[in-house]
Amino acid sequence: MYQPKLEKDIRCPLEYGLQIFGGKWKSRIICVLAEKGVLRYSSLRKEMVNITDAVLAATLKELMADQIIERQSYDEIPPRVEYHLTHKGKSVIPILQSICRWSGVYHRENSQSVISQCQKCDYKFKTE
Amino acid sequence: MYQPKLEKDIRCPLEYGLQIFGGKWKSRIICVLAEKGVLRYSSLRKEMVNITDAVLAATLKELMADQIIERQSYDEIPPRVEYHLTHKGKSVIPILQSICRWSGVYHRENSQSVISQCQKCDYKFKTE
DNA sequence: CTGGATCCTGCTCGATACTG
DNA sequence: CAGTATCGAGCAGGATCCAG
Repeated sequence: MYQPKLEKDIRCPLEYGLQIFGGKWKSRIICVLAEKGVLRYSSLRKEMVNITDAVLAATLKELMADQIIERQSYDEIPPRVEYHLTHKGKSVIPILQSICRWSGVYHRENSQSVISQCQKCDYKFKTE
Repeated sequence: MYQPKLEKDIRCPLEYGLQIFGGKWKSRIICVLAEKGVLRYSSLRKEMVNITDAVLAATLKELMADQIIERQSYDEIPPRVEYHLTHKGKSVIPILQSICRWSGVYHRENSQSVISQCQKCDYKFKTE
């Protein structure tokens, strides 16, 4: 099974925060849940594009351990599991937005314009 | 030599931003330079605690490529090289501060209180 | 449908030695 | 003093198969 890192070497609150939504998939999951509200496991996997089950399941576990998302399972056949942001999870959205806005100012100066798939990702965040 | 990642898989401005100050050392370097203003290579290494030359030099190169820090070398014997934040580099400080503040609200709820070395790192950021 | 188990790749980071 | 060169470990993340 894919094991998340054990020793964290967190030196200050800043690094605790970066660990919450850093890494390859966490910010994407938070973004999508912020936009869609509630998603099933399979829908989440479809939104992530190219994530594997092992990694998705492990990432979801980390986000649950950090109380960013919540899991709700229904006792049905076929099984149904839904994920949504917690209050704490929603509270990181403004931070992600501010990073977005900061990047929007500077990323055009960057020679390699790798940022193509979404020019402004503010649309991801429903301003509920 | 330590080679930074080649393919970035940046999907949106948010991820561009996270890449700028994510990773193990970048945020620490930005913090220290924000606090101290200008630092020589050796002082920087001392502040980082346990960083090796290979990793420090590579990280500084990345930060220079992203125009977050600037390098100034003086033609002296022994050689002297100093690093300081650019305007763009200083502009990320408010973002790091907001992450700090957000973490301050939540990290106490976390069972393992790994955050010991600095309880509030706002002191790092000179409000010039 | 929602994952777990297992194995594997490749990058991130570290240790050590060396140089202008 | 301020790095570079080289080697290597360990972990984040990936591929594949399988189970309740």
